[in-house]
Amino acid sequence: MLLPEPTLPLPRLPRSFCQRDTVTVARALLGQVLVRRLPDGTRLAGLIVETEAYLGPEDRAAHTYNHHRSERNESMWQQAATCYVYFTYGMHHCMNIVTRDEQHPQAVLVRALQPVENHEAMRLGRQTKRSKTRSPDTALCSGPAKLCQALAITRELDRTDLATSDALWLEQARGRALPRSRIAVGPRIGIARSGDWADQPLRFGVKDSPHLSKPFPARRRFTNL
DNA sequence: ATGACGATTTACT
DNA sequence: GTAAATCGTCATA
Repeated sequence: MLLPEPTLPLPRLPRSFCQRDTVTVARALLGQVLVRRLPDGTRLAGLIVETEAYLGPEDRAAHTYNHHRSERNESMWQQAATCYVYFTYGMHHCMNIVTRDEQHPQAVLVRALQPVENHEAMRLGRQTKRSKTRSPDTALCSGPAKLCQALAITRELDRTDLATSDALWLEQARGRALPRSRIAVGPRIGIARSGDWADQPLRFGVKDSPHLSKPFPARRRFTNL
C-alpha cells in the first residue's frame, strides 16, 4: 500500500506546498493524508487518491470563472492552503484546497480518499445502506460529497486555514509527487456544459486505486479511431 | 419575488 | 441505464 500500516506521526504539509502551480499541487496531493479532528477529539484520516484542478477566471468550469466573486466563493481569493467548502444540489458539500496566491483564485477539488484511520467513525457520517457491488471501505470516501460526509466537513469549515488549523489539515506521507506512471489523468467530472474546458485533462487519480469516484476512461494513444 | 441550476449521491427499473 | 432528492445562490424582473 501507499502508507506503512502502523501510522507514525507525519509532518504537516506547509503552506508553501499549496503555493505552487495548481496542476502541480493536484498531482502532488495524491498519496498525501487529509486529517480531520472532530470536536470530541476523534481523529479521522484518509489518503488522497483523486483530485481535480480548477484554474480560475479563464476556466469555464470553475466557480471563479469570469472573476465571479461572492460570499459563497470568497475563500478562493484567500491565501494558499485555505479550505473552500461549498454546498450544492441542496444536500451535498464538496471541499477544495486553495492554491497559488490572492491574485489567482484557483483550487484543487478533493474527489476521493482511501480511508486510513477510524473507518468506523467515518461510517457513522455516511447515510447509506451497504453497497452490494463494492466493499464498504471502497465506497466510504469515493466521491467529493461522500468524503465530506465521512469527515464531517461542512460550510462551517469553509475558510479554514489547513496550514494552521487543528480541525482540518494535511500531512505528508511522501516527499515527492507520485511518478507519472502511477497517475491516471482524464477530463473532470460533472462539468459537461463547460465547452472546451470540459475536455481538459485536469482530473488526477492514483492508478488502479479501488477508492476512485469513477474509473478513468482509457487514454487513446492515437487521435484517429 | 421568482425560477433555473448545480464541481452529487442514491435507489431503483 | 434513469430519476428523485432538496435548497443556497444567482440572474432577471
